[in-house]
Amino acid sequence: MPELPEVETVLRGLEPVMLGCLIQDVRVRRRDLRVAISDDFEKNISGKRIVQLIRRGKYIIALNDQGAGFCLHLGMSGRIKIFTDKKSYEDVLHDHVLFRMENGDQIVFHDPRRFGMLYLVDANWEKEKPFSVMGEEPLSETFSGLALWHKLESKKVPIKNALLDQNVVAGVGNIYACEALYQAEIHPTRLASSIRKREAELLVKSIRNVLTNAIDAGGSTLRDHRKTDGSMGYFQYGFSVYDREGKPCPSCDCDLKKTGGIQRIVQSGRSSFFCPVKQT
DNA sequence: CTACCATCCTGGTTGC
DNA sequence: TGCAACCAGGATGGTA
Repeated sequence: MPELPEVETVLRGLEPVMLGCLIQDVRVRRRDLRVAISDDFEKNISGKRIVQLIRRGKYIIALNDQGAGFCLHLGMSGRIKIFTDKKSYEDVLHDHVLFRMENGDQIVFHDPRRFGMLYLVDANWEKEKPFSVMGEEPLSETFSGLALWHKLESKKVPIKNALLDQNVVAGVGNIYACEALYQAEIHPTRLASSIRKREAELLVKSIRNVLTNAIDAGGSTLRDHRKTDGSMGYFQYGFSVYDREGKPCPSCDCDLKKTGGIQRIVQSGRSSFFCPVKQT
């Protein structure tokens, strides 16, 4: 589920209850996530203070003053729930990991599909996979059209697939790849290597724009994504193409009966949505 | 090295 | 209404 804006939303919700706070104890109720939670996870995390919370792509990294800590990925259906009041935490199906903080706050990792990941990292984490090979942060200053163009230059895959590749650019998933391509007016089946420099520039602007707007909206809630307080994001109401097959393109005034509106195709098993008139 | 595919898992929606 | 098939925001490891 969660792409960069959803993960960023979760990170921001996590900050007030985790940053600078001491983890008193951790309870793991199910270890068999996408990658099994190691047996020494609880021991390594408990009694330590989190002094740094970082988002990198779709990952959240929580570090202590030694620069080590743990890494969280929400997979497709992962959520973080926070209980700050005194009322007792309610045991819900798929609540796999519970962090109890020094002040009594509870932080819960909930993940029905168990595609999520939670694992220990050492101070060298940035130099190890997946971070060592991950593409740039799309919202960083250094992410430029030229940089993206160089990444795409040698890729013999459709541009849509290239954008989903975390080693090309970090954090973009299916929704925002579709939306960014729409804004940049690039057809999803175009070969990545065929993207020209000025198109790459436009694509960078579009990616930044759509991600920023989505973060401002608290992400997109299709099914699972929730902010840490349980409320929904609302960027799904701002989609131009995603999940809008047969609906009119928001910006072209052509006849819906002639164009058929937004089209859906499948690329590498994933739906792509696009406007056949605007995107070429 | 690159690209494609199946797979991990549950739950909600769709169609018969 | 009931049930089966299909679909979903992601990452990875194997294979070609």
